[in-house]
Amino acid sequence: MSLPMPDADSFARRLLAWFDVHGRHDLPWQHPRTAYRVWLSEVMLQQTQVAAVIPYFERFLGRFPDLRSLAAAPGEEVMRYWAGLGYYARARNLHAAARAVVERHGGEFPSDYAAVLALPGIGRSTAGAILAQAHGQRHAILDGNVKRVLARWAGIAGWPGETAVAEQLWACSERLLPATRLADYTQALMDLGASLCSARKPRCGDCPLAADCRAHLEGRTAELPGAKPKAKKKARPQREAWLIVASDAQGRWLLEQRPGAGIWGGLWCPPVVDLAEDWAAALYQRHGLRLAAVQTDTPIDHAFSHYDLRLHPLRGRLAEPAAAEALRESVPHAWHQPAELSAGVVALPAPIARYAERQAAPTDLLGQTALASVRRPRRRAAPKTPSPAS
DNA sequence: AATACGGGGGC
DNA sequence: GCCCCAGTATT
Repeated sequence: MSLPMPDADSFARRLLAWFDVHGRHDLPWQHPRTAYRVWLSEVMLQQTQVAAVIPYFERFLGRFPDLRSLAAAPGEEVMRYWAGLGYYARARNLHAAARAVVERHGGEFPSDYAAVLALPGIGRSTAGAILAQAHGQRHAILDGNVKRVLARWAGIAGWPGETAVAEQLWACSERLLPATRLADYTQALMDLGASLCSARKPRCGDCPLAADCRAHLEGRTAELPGAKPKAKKKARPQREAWLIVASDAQGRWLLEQRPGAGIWGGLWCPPVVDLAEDWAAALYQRHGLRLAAVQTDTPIDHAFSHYDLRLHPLRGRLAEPAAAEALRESVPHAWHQPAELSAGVVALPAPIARYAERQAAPTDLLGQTALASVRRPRRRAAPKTPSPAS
């Protein structure tokens, strides 16, 4: 640190003056700015953009208006209101934390930093953001937007994923904290990163910090913050599986609840069986069921961050009525109409919900679903459907 | 220190 | 297609 840190007080003053005029003052979690609402917004906003969060936030809050109602709700229902947002561990942690707050703090969201940090799903940045915004406490944050703003303004090079770089950024974030207006300051920093100080084309001409921003002064906004080092061209693995859509006499689908950890943890989904396996044997082993009149559908392609999944839907009727005693209970299961699924009766992975909606909806002459809300999945060229014969 | 975890949106 | 996005937990 050879260069002196420019005046921190001036940094906050300029940022707040900009925020008063150009910042966001109308976000749903700002009115009222209670700890519960801020907490919920911060968790939803982890790795998820504001525009995607807002409708989920409103819906969630409509069903769980306060912390106690969330703690009292069954986990199943919490997952339903989260389905489609992704990163489902966030919802499980949120629910567990609500129950922990009831147990440890009598239902009142704690205002002590260590107590907040101890709750599941809340890390260093989220704890600071909640307490700063809900109570005006003086804590630093460091989310993706703030990393960008500070790396540029202070000229901190290197990829923020590296510990040493992250520590510099945290130190910078703490050093710049003002003495007052912490709630607005925190929001202002995030707003600046989300608007003017964007990743691609920052609008430095309008930025209140440009006068002493090192990246701007040195023409390095494109290089800061540093990018993640190029991974060794590891082609994303492609996985394929059967999606067994078994219908009973009423047209209801068999659903399994997926294990808590891993992909789509805790969500409901028709049985998924690896393409290399014998799907009929797997279905019988798991549920004691056999299918007749099996037909395939266009594959469903879904991209995860670390692999691509292609699901081959296999639709069939139960070969005989499902005798209650024949249904194995080893795997949690349920029966639902496709129309119920698209109506959000259970928590489904987003691509499965779209598939159910297509199956339930009337189709027009082009064979496309008539519902405008349905988005067609991204599709690789000419997907091949293997033979379901086994 | 590295990896897992989802889905939407920009370009 | 590819990359990014208001991170945390786990290994």
